[in-house]
Parts: sequence; structure tokens; C-alpha cells
Amino acid sequence: MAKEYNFREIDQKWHQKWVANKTYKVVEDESRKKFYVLNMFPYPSGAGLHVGHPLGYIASDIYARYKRLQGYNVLNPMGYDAYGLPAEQYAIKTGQHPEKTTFANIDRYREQLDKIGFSFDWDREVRTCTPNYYKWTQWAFQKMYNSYFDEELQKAQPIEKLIEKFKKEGTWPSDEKEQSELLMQYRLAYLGETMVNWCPALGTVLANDEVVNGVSERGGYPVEQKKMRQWCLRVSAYSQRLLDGLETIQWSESIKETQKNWIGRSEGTEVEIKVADSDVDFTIFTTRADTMFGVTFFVLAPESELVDKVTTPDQRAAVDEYIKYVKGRTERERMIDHTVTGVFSGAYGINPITGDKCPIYVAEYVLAGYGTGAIMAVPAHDSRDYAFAKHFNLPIIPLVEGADVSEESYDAKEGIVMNSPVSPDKSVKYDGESLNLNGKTIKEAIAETKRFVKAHNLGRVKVNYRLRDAIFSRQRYWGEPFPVYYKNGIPQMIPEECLPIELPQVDKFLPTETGEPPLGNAQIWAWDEQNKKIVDKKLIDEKTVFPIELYTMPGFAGSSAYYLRYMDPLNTEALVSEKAASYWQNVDLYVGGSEHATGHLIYSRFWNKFLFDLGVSKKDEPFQKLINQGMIQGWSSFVYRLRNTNKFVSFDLLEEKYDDAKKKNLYYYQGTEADPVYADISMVSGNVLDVEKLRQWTPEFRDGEFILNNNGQYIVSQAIEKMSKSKYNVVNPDDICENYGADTLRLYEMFLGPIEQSKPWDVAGIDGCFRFLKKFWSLYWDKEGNLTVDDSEATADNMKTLHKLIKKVTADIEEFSYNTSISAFMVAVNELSSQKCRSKQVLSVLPVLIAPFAPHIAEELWEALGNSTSVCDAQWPAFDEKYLIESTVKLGVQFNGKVRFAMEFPADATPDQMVQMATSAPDAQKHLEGMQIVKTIAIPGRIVNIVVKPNN
RNA sequence: GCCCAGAUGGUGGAAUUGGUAGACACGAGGGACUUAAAAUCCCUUGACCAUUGCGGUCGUACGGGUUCGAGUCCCGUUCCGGGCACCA
Repeated sequence: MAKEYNFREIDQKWHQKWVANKTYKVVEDESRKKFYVLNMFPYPSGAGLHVGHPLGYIASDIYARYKRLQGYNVLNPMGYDAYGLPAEQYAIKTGQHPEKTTFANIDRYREQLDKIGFSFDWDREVRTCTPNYYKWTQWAFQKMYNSYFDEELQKAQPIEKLIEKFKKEGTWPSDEKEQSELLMQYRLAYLGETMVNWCPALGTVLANDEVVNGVSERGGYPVEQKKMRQWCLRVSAYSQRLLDGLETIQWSESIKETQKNWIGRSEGTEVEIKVADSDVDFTIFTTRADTMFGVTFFVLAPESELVDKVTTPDQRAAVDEYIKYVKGRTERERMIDHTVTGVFSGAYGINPITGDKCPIYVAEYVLAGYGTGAIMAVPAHDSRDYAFAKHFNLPIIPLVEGADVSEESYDAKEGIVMNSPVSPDKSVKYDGESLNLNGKTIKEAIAETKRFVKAHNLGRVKVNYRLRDAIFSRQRYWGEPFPVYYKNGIPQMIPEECLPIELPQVDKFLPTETGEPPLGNAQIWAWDEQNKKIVDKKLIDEKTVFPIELYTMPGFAGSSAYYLRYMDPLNTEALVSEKAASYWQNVDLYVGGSEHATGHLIYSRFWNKFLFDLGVSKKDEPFQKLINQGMIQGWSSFVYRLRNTNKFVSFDLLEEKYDDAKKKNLYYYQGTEADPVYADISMVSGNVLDVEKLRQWTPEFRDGEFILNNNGQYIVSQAIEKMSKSKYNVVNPDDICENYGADTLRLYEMFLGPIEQSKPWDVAGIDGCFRFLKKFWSLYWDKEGNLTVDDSEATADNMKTLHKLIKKVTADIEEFSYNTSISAFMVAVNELSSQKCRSKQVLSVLPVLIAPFAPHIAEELWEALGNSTSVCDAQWPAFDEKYLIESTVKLGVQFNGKVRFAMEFPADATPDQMVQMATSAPDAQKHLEGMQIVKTIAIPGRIVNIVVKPNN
């Protein structure tokens, strides 16, 4: 009997050794180069890990182990994003404290993670909900509060500098309340009266990225717009830096593109518009300054305060009614329904370029939050203005030669401008100059108009960003409390030395009866200013004891700077020490899902840029390279229940009909509609249901009648969906570890396909990886279970196989192309096996090569070969080109990078011979005439490149 | 509507970035060993034609183009996925 590959024993043995020897502990070491690998830390949900979670962890663990073998000092930490809604909702339902369930879930996650053999340094674990951690979240918030963004320096500065400036200018008010309000307009963390996404069902506000298609991302509840006083982060101040930074980092183009869209830079022109017969004026923003001659009306956003100033008495009633209508519409309704609505304000604006009086409308298609909340409408060249003009019968003036605007607007920025002006008297003179754009291209016309507007002080060139400030408060319990108290309604920061302000105990996790957030339930929640401590609410007297903020921070607060904390997780004096931050700098490789593109990945970059301005973070960008791992989806299974019965019909007996109205397939059995019901995938093999298992699963199936097909089987239908507890399609990694071992799981998850691609989990192929490990194992042992490795000289074939493998695996890991490197291993093992290779020269290298992928088996073999140290401390081998020289036939000759003709070469021709033959071939002569050869490149067996240039 | 990424056997996916398409794995079929099963090993496996042998033709969503040579580059079309979306 050959020595068996006993993965259970091996996995357990090495897990224990790694823990005992602290193999993965990492300390700063100035003598070695650092490498920082990081995964997006998980939210510990009650469902535990499924096979999708480890995908990214395995990918980064492979890279971390590889870098370590290359001699880098690798930081590869793990922790938990522990604040979150599910724990809170569970608490509301059961009364259990969220901390209790969260910590229980963390323990379970840890147990599962430990089975997979990660090289995490657990001594650096962080949990965002522990005071020792969130102290620094609160600290950063206070720093933001005490900073403003200096437009000239393009960086954060202490707020004191701004106060000084106001004092110097003489604009510093004496009243404390006015001072506070003035500074609030500049602070990076500020209290703002803003329109927020209010979710009544969740009882909290949500950030823009937490709202998807007008409903909450979590739970899918309706969201409405509401004006509320909220803490905000002035993320928009960093718009340009967030945009510029994208050019310096190695992220996928699609993620960068998404962020660029989200930041939404647009360069345009602001123009001042005077309201006729009034002293009111307003500013419009346009990116199409070239179309000023085509303006036929103006539009204000309904929420704009200008509406009130502009509306004439006779239109007042109509406008008020319209505003009421708009307010009654939810975000969702506004998004889906694009019918044209609006109302005339009664006033007219004067186009400064043409002198024309144009009506001013109020319409919901103009957004208050973007630009100035007012636009000039050019129906000929903007589809929204066009629809509006058609609806209200307003004139349409085409401005581009050849553009047909009888059916739709011409929005393209291409063409030659006309009608600008229609006649010379239609262009107002300023300082003797009037604007004429006729005959120019649109691009030229934009530039010319900008110049004109600026020169005659009619407006200014302006860059606008779509990126909004982040709303930073939530009406929840399970989050970081704000280190803020209120003195006569003016917010005050609790002194830094008193941080952290710990989350108080409450008896109920719901909002209070008076509608206060859950923290309103906390009894010991008032600030004693003199004694600097938290005291009972009853003591509030507004003289020395004041109420503390009841809001908590949102989920992204704790996850924005966690990568810095890993550098120095136990530090009580600073977020991160100068020494640790200087050594680790920033994350070299970040792995996580692309769904965070407009959330965490923006907030984190903002947060880091702020800390960089403070000198705390040492790099302007937190994550140098980003890999987005795809999702592993599950195969959901459905059984079909005939409506209003307890009968379940096999899928292949159903009749399928497409319903146009519902846009999906409906199923019928003998005329009765059948509804799909989830069945747990553990009860299904292939697409055949184990009816008895299902009966025992839940009561709804126990007494069900199952109508089987002709083969006596019940067939389910299947769909690929996101893996989720509620879809009963979750595959758990523990079972795989139990049946195949951690190394097989690691290999298989990587072998499934490119990391960045989403793919359904299919256990079918796992045997291939398991077989490979068994073959790999059996390279080392004979029938009696003795090590077969000897000191024999490796053959040329052995060396070729080995060096081919080293080359391939090294290149593949660098490109995160792990699936192909595993294929290369399979080929190499087959080759060595048929070569009957026993040479230590070759076989002692393989464990090092496989160590990143399959660390347990690597350690076991490394030890068997007589090494006393961990394979983690071995050295990654280099390949030698000399073993890899190929000798095959053919292909072509190429001149100047452009191939001209094909010819064949003998199999064993050397590069020099190939060049010689190519240049002397008859076909070559015509290309070489009058030319001299600059350079030749010959790839044996493939192609000869000859770069030529003319003589002289 | 705008932007991004993609389409290769029965399946997951390779292809040195313009150089033998289908590596590797799964599945399927055949065989060996075995009383039997499991495990293991060997052969076949893109399609079609020829199979006693060599072999031949077609083939990377579709239609064109560039090139000695195209899965890869260019133009057009179709389809699927992702992001943004009254952003002026």
C-alpha cells in the first residue's frame, strides 16, 4: 500500500503547529521590504461563511504567501466589520444585545476561517465595534469637525486658520451662534440641513449608495426625501483629488470608470440671468455655452428658494399647487415616471447674449442639488428641454447646420453652428463687442462663449461635480456614538482625552415613543462638562450638564480607515504610530467585491486623503492595486406548488407560458397555475429531488402530495442566484474541508476560473483537484510508504519540466491567473510521474512552489524532506532559461514590425541561423534593397523580426 | 439613453497578447485490474468525411476588412452581463 494522503491529519497537524509557533506573526522590520495584502473584512452575519467568502481570501493568501517566499515582510491581517443592521434587527426581534450575537458570529467565522489555512496574523485582528477601535473613528470625526478644505492648497487645514482669516477680514461675528453657523459651512464634518433619503420602514436616513432604484439596498423598503438636520462629511471638497488619484492606482478600468461617473466632473459655464421688471437675478449652469442663442425659456428646480422670489402674484396659486404635487412624490416615483410636468412662474429672464425675454418655468426635471438648481433651456439641443418645449408649446431654435429638430432634439456635440445670432441685432454689444458663433464648430463655439462671458463679466467658468457630501448620521443603536454634546443647540466636541465615548446600554433598541433615535432610551447619556464624564440624563441643566448626540455613525465610518489600524492595532495613544505608518505606508494589494465601488471605496479614499493631509497616513491613496473578486453564485432549486393546494408537480410536467405583462414565465399544470417555492439544495442531486428529505424539512411539505414524472422522479427547476440563506442555495466550506481537506478547497476555488469572474458553485469538478493532490503526494512515497526521494542527478527532462513550471507559476501568480498555474502543476506532476523522477534536486523545489496554493501538504512534504523550518521561510526558486530552449520548426519573417512573408526553418536552427536564412531568402531581397539592418529578433521555432531603415 | 466589460466543445475554462485554437479539469464512451464495488491506470472525446493505413474539409456569436498569418487588430450587426441615469 502506498502511503495515503491523509488530509485530515495533515491539516490539523499544521494548523496546530502554525498557532503554536506563531508562524504568521509579523513585526515591522526595517531591514526587509514590506508588502501589505488586504481583504475587505467581512460583516459577521448569522449565516456563517459560505463558499463565496473565501474566494477573495484564498486569492490574497496565495499572493501573501508568494510574496513572503520572495523575502518580503508581508502584512496579511483579518478582522470584522462588526456594526451593522442585521444584528440590530435581530436584537429588536429577540431582545438580545447585538454585541452578543455579533461576537458569537465572529467566533463561528473564525472557526471556519481557521479550517482553510490562511496566513493571517490574528494578533492584529480588529473589530469595529470595540471601544479600543472606535475610539479612532470618533477621533477622526472630531479632526474632520475641526478642519476645513483650503481650495488653494487643495488640502485640509485646521479650522483655527479659517477663524484667523475671518478675523483679519473683519467678517468674524461676535455672536457664538453665528460663529458656529459660519464655521459649519466649512467644516469637513458638519451639521447640515439637507434633503436626505429617509426610510420610514428602517426608521433611519440612508446614504446615496445605500439607496438603489429608489428603495433601500437592505430590505428594499421605499425611501422618501425629507429635510433633516444631519451630520455630513464634506466629501465633495475632495472631488478633484478623488478623481486625480485614480490615475495613480492600479485598479480595473471598470471600477475607475464607475468612480469617475459617481464623481461626475463636468466643466461648464455659469451665467447670471436678470429677471425682467425686478431686481432679482439668478445663475444658471450649462456645459453647452455654445447654445446661448437657442435659449427659449428658463427652468428652476421646485426646491430652489428662487421660486418664491420670482413667482408673480397671479401665478402664485398655480406654483404653490405644483410644489405641493412635487413634494408628494417619492424618489422612486420621480425616477420611474418621466412624464413632463411644470408650471409657469409668471416671470421672465433676460438672456444676456441676445437680450431676449424668456419665460421662467418651475419643473421637477431640474434638480436642486446639482449646479445652481436653475438652467437655461435649449430645446433644439437637449432632449429634456425638447420634451418640455413640445408639451408647453415653446419655440425651438435649431443652432446646428443640417440638424433636423422636427421630431427630436439634436444632442450631439458635433457640427457647425448657425443662427448664432440669427441677425446681427440679435446679439447684445458689451464694450463694443458682440458674440458671433456662426460657422464655428461646437467645440470652438463653447470656448469662444466662455471667453466672451468671462471678458464681459456675464458669468464665469465653473467645474461642477455630481459627488455629494455623505450623510454621516443614522438613527440606529448599533453604531459608533458621536463624541458630541449640545450646549444651547450648538454642537460641542467632547475633549479628545475623554475618548472613546462608549456606546451606552439601552433596554430597548427601537426608537423612543417621542420619535427619538434608539439612543434616546439610554439613561446614562449626558455630558458633565466640568467633571468631564458621562452622567445620568436627569442631571441635564444646560449649565454644566448637557445632552449628548443621539445619532450614531453609519456603517462606512468604521470601515474607512481600518487598514491603518491593522498596522498598529493595540496602540492606545494614536490611530497608528508614526513608525508603523511609515513602514507599512499603504495597502499594496486590496481584494474585494466591486459592489463597493461607490460606497466604501470612495469613503475610504476620502478618509485616507484627509488623514494624509493630517500627516497620519503616509500615502495619498490607500489601496495601490485592487482586485475585484467575482461572486460565487448558488444554484437555487424550486419545486412547484399548484395554487391554493398542497400539491407539488415535477417541473418537466409543467406547461410554460410567457406573460407579457409580468415579463416572466408562468407555469401551469392541467390549467392550474403553479408557483415556485425554494427547496434547500441539500435535498437535490442533479435536478432530482429527494422527496422524503423535503417532507422532513418544513411542515409545509410534510403532508404535500408530490406528482412525479414517468420515471418516478420529482424534477426541480434551477436558477443561478446570489448565494443567500433566504434562497436556500448556500454551500458551506466546512463540508468541503471535511471531505476533501483545506488544500483541495483552496485549489478548487481558484481552479474554477479567473478570480474576477462571477460563477456558480459547482461541486462536480472538485475531484480533479483532489486527484491532483493525491498524485502530487504519491510522487514522494513508494508502495511501502517510504520516501522515494534520492540524490540522483535530475535528467534534462526533469529540469525542463521543473523550470517550465517555475516560470509559468511565477508569471501566473504575478497576474493573479491562479487557475492556469494550477493547470501547470497538473501537467508538471503528470510529466514527473511518467519520467519516474526521484531526484531531490527537483522534488525539493516543488513543495515551495505549491506552498502558496496548498500550504498544508507543502509543509508536510517539506518536513518529510528533512527541513526543520516552515516552508513559509523557504526561498521562492528562480528559473533558468537554459533548460527551456525549444527546437521546433517555422514561421515568418517580419520587417520593421510588419510581417511580409512566411518561410520555414529547420527545427534545430539557432536564432542566428534563422536570421541568416531569412535575410538571404530570395523574398527578402526586395525588402532589403537600399536598407540597412538595425536590429534582428529571432524567436526559435517561431518568427524572425528584422528592423530595417533606409541607407542614410 | 450614456459608459464599461464580454460572446471559444456537452460543461468550467486555456491560448506565449498577431504565430500549430480547444491546455488543464469535469462530464461522457471504451478498456485493464477486481468475485464485486470503491480506488487506480490506459485509450477516445469540436463537427463532418475517410477510416486497413496516411489523411482531408469546416470551425472561436454574425457580416465585411487589414495581414504571409486573425479567437486576438479595424468597421458594421446581434445577443448577454455590469455601472450610471431627468446631472443641463
